[in-house]
Amino acid sequence: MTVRVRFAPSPTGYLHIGAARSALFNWLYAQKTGGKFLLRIEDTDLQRSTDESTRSIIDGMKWLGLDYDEEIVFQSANADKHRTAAYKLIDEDKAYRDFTPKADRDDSTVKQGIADRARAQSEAGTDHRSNPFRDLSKAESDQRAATGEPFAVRLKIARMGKTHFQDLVFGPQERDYSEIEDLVLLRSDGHPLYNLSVVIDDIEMAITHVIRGQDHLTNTHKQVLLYEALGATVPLFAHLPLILAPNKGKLSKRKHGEVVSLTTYRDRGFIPAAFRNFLALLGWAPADGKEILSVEELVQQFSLEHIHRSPAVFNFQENDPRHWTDEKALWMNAEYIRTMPVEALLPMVKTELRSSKLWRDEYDEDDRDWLLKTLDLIRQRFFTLKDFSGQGRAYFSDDFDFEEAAVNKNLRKDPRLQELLPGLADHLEATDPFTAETAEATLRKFAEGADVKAGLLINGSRTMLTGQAVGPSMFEVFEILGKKRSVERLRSGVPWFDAMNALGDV
RNA sequence: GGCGCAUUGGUGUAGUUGGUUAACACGCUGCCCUCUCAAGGCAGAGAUCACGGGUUCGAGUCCCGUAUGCGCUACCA
Repeated sequence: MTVRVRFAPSPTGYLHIGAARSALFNWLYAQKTGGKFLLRIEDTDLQRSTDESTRSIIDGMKWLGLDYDEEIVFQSANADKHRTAAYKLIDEDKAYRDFTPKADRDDSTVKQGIADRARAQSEAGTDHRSNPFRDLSKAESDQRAATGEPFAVRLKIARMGKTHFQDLVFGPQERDYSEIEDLVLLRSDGHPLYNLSVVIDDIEMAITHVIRGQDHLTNTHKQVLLYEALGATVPLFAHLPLILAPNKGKLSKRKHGEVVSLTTYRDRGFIPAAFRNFLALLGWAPADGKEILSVEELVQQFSLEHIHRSPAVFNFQENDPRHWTDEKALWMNAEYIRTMPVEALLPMVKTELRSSKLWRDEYDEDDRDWLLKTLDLIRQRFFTLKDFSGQGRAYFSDDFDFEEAAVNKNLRKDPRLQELLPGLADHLEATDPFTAETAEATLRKFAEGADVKAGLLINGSRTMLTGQAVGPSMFEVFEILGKKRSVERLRSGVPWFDAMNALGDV
């Protein structure tokens, strides 16, 4: 039997990282077992579903490299099938028409309503399954339906017994029928409800393993009952631990904003492979404890048995730009940036430089080698792709900003620099060939002659050439920027020193 | 209210059938390297394994209870 798994998000917002993780795990399992990974958009809630959201889900999966097999299934297209199945269950006496008028429910207070009703029922001693229409005669039910009286369709749960299923993560599960109410299959307006739709679609798509969030764990019993009523084979289930916010509360869009959206990571310069790697470690760990894993390794190591039962905490600090998302995610991204083949990094940097208007077509041709060398040099201390256009701007453009702190620390501190740096420029100009080695020799010799520490000139040069106080080895920077730009930038310091002199006069 | 699930240093995790110093990664601190910052190397701080009982010669590992968190309990998905 070939494994068939699916990712079934509802398109009611952007792709949440929890959902992305579910998609990943399904995909990994399919790859691992040589099975099929299918995508089904659960768009039965017409009010809340949007095309934009569907697009963001597909984009997000594409970004993560989660290719799906076969055509996308849109659940809304199957509504007729769902209805037909429900009516068939009525005929078989496995479901019944409930003519109770529909009660209006307020989304914001449902949970409270449930608790209140449960309490009242418990005090009154009534069974929450008692429904006057459950045992209505078929003739009467048919007749009332024929007159056009609206009804919901409910599954008839047996009075006595228990449901069982084996969860591949949480182990054997059991639930007494008395805990399960006669769930509504079809709304009184004929609209099929979630539990019915998933089960029928999963049967239709011949899903063998249902891998989804733990929030569905207890509802699974209802679905098992439905499979049985429909006479279908019950698939295997694997429920994934939830992903929680730093305060161990629910990770929600409303409370936490864009940090939970997958597209945020794409837009803020994450490497897909790095984020995928990070996501895989949320609720799962390879047997050998190795954490940096290529897709191939991920696929090879993945197993449902190693998924944990306890929820994973996604750690980030709100309102802190430095720690805007999980530190480990950031670290992992940096790790990928600095260790992946620079040729593989190039296209991603290209996209970033393009959007920042720093890209030049020569980078694809004559200057390609220079670009690769430059990326390799500067990537060592970058965390996201954004850094290439941010901190790395001076390598791609003459129009870059000077950091105030760097100017103060490396330039204004020593007035001699306003003579020394142009002097150094003259010597560098006369250096031929101009490489990291020759530039170093020139600088050190010049420092000796001027009786200053090389560090003074090195740090001053760094700020003049890149606007920053930190960066790669200075001599490498000289070579990368080339003689012309190095010399120009060393001589362009006038504004800084003018300002300093003016300050001194006052 | 009921039912279910979870609980190992700040975070992510390892701890196969109970066996002695609770392991790894991120983060943090210090040192080395050094032209800065990283990276890298080395060293270190940080956990009475939620709490309380019990079983046992011995429990993070098994049992019971409590607490906390989360989920479900909808004519939402």
